[in-house]
Amino acid sequence: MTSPYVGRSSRYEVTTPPPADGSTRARAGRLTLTHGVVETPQFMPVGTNATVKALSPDEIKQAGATIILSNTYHLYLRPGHERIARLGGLHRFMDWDRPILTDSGGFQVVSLGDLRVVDEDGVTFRSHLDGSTHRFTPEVAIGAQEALGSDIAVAFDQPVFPSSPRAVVADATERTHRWAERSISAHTREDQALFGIVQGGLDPELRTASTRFIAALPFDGICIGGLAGDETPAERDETLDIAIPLLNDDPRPRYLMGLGSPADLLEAVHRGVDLFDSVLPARVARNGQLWVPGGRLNIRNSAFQDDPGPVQADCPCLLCTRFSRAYLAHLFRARELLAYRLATCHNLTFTLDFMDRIRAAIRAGSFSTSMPGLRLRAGRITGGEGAVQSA
RNA sequence: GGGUAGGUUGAGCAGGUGGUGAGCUCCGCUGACUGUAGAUCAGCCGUCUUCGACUGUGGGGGUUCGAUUCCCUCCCUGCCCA
Repeated sequence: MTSPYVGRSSRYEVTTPPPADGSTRARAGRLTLTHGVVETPQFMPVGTNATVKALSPDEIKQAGATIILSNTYHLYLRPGHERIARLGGLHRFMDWDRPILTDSGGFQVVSLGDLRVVDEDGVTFRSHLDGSTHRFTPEVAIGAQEALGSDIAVAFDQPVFPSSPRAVVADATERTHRWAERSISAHTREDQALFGIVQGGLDPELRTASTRFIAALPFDGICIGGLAGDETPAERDETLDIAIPLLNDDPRPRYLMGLGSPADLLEAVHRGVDLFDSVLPARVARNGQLWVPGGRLNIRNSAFQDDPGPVQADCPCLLCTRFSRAYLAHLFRARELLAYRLATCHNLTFTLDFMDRIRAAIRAGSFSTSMPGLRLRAGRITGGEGAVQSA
């Protein structure tokens, strides 16, 4: 179908195109970056502070990760992107020798709420750490990412909540376009790919215009931003169905920023997305929610205190191969640090294994959204015999 | 045995010197979390018919229109002295 995309420092090849019958836009591919190869569709665990919380690099690999995401804003503030550069770059600093994508800090424009002011040139932030004032522009964000030395840098953008008024979305989207052009101009590092970000909220016209605008620029990949916010799953699906067909003849990878639940991943792969990242599996793990086939369980529920079985019998992770539900329930109650590590190991193993199975199904021509049947909203494991209770 | 300080909802406390004690922190129960200001946050946490009502300040008795408060008595706990 399409010939491979070959950029200065990255290459993307769709190895299994979507079927000709149009039943799905799901596709499998291979993204080659400076530090390695990433099979797609793929999920990137999030390591904001140059660490996937609670895990060592070996454990991140053990979970199956081939690429992780880190964050420019956080590392710029602490320990400082220049310090990391002096110490040999982000890969060496955190001892992760596989690909890294750095988010530009654009997301913090929304997540930091009232700690920032946006103007045409950039964003003035108050540090969430000490209240000090900092200035982020496309040039600063790109420069910091070049200092970090990630495999993929991302353009500086201005996301807004999907529910924002149209005028707000339009304003932020148009500014994101201008910042995209400035991000390209500022980017010089030849061993680093640069992805652009589509905005446009839920508005069909704005989303269409943004997709066309960003796709027309010489980025190495297309991020779909401004989702995974307060939109409904249906609104998200409709938005993807508007944006992605516009990229049908585009050879570059498509990355939906911020999505993480298995059901969400499945729907988005079906709609043609190649890359994902999300804090969700790791965060909910730290809060006691374990993902298993058919649903999820809250290990803090009292029923698990007497449950001798593993969280998931056929899971190869550190938690499931060696410890019981009862033990993990105890660790959470005691607030022992091992609880967070074991739970994170499991949820990332589960998520990455889920992506493995999605890729295998695509390659085998058997992909469908009902395939593995992992709809976290549909079932809740309540303990004891591991019975699934329908919600 | 004498003295003294106490006894408040699982635990620990606050308060209350005659007229609303269900207030706090733990513990416990449940839920949320999607480009990480998050090992966090929210709700519940005496009973019930739960937008409210009722009960509850160690037990019993007394004074009073009214007692957690004042009086009597008993029980229990800590400390000091024998």
